Amino acid sequence: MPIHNQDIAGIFDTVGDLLDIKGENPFRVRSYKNAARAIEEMSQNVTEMVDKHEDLTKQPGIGKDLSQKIEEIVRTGRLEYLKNLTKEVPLSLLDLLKIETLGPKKVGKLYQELSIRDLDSLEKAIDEGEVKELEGFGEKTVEKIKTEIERIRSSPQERRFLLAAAEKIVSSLLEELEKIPSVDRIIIAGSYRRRKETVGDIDVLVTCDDPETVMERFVSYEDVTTVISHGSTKSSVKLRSGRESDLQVDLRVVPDESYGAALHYFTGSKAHNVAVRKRAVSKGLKINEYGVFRDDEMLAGKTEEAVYEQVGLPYIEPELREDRGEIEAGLNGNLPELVTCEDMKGDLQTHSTESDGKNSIEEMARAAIDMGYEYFAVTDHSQRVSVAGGMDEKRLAKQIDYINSIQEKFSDFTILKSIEVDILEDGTLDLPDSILKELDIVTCSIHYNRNLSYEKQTERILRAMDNRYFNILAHPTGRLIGSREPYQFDLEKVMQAAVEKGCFLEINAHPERLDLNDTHARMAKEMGLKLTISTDSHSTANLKNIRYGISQARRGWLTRDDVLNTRPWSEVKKLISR
DNA sequence: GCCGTTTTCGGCCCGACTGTTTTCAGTCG
Repeated sequence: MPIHNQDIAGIFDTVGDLLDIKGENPFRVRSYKNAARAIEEMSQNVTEMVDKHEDLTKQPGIGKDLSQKIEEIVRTGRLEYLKNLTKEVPLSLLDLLKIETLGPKKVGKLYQELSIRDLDSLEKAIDEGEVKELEGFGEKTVEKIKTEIERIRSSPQERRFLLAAAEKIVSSLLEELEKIPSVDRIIIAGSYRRRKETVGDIDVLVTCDDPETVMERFVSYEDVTTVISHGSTKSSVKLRSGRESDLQVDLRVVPDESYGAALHYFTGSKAHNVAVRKRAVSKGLKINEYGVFRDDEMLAGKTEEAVYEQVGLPYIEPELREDRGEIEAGLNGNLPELVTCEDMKGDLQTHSTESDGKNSIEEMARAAIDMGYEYFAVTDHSQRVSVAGGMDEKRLAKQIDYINSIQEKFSDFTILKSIEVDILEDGTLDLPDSILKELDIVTCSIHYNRNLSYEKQTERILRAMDNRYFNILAHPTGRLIGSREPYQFDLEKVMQAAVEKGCFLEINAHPERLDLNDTHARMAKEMGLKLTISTDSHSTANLKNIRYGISQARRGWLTRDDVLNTRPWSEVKKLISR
């Protein structure tokens, strides 16, 4: 198995944390952290770059030392430097960093002074009264640590929230805040606004000339379970989510003249902000959440556009703000004009009552028309997916006749005869060519035999794509966010084959799938592969999920041209013909 | 450890809140 970018990133992240605990130069720590993030978000596979002897130091944040360490990890699967480091600073200390209120300095102190190296020894030291004797550790800190140990033991892994889930949880809180008369503007910033597939917390920005009232109402809201902090312009709470862990919400109030600067600041990402502020510094300017300043003079702040303008940049869409090259693209005038929901002309994966959908084909068609579409594809399951009532050849033939019979009820709207046909273990398709050739478009996907080896799974998909009726690979990696890992295969090879054979891959817009993800989408774009964005709807309401797919496409830098189903059916038809 | 439109050395983004101390370090985002 090749070394993945995440493996390298994980090692550098760990080194950064350990150096931090050790009390090393904080900028050195930051170098490891920055490199970890950069590698994790790169669309190219680092292992392959090493194999091809590409110069890694060309990557921002990677210098001579780190590029050598990367090569060592790729070659040996490990890093000698990390191994030696753990002799001085044990790995188990990383568990202590998960305790809110404990950072690297305090963890370092616990280790140095009391030889505490994990949750158990920390708890013991607290019980024996040793911790509160340490300088910087008072009664409140010790109490906080105790409740944090409880929390971590009861739910060991930090759960992030699906974008769609967070949206629901926070909506009633926003309604409550909107009722306050002095509140002017209210918007969610942070990773939510950048449309990341999951969010760790919610950042709410409010403009208002009466911050105290807003803060008071915020911390006393009925669903608040914990008040983490409560200041005059900034407060944080935990909000009941109906799940094992609560959702943290940070609220920030700024005056209206700072709206743009604050929105930019709290939208992030952190890396993007750092890059923008660096540019400001080089121009003798300072950017903070209140505005852009030269000495004490405020030059901009009311809008984000004005903030960017001060540092010589055009407006950058929130989905691009990850420091993945958007600053350079902005400077060179190469920012992509991102695909929008309005660009979409049709949905290419939907289900009806014929298999496991909740609405009839006609109901789905009416809903698709309401979405402003010109066409949609009926892609019920094939026979292999028996639990979902998958169709055999005979039933599919009947469905084709049925769709032909109702088509005339619709003017200027096309119901595409299609299917989501299973890719069997040997790479053949679940229905014969004789029926597939009767369809307008064929979507293929994997539901079974998910555990094949990397090589076999890759081979299976490539073989399926050899079938001339194969048009689209649906939910290509098979992952479910937070609950099911992708199956193992060579995605880049599959994408390359798709380009050569004239196939397409899907961005499945279901909030739990988002498959392909943003990084994959960017990779496809760079390879010249066009993608489809479809909802996999099992009801009329699901069609609206298209926006989640669009968000990920935008995060992957896709334009209207990069997406197949932004085109009218006549053009799609030409492009898919093999 | 990285980086360079003043630089190959000397910088490295910025501010609010908390708790522990009485002016600030640590944490967090």
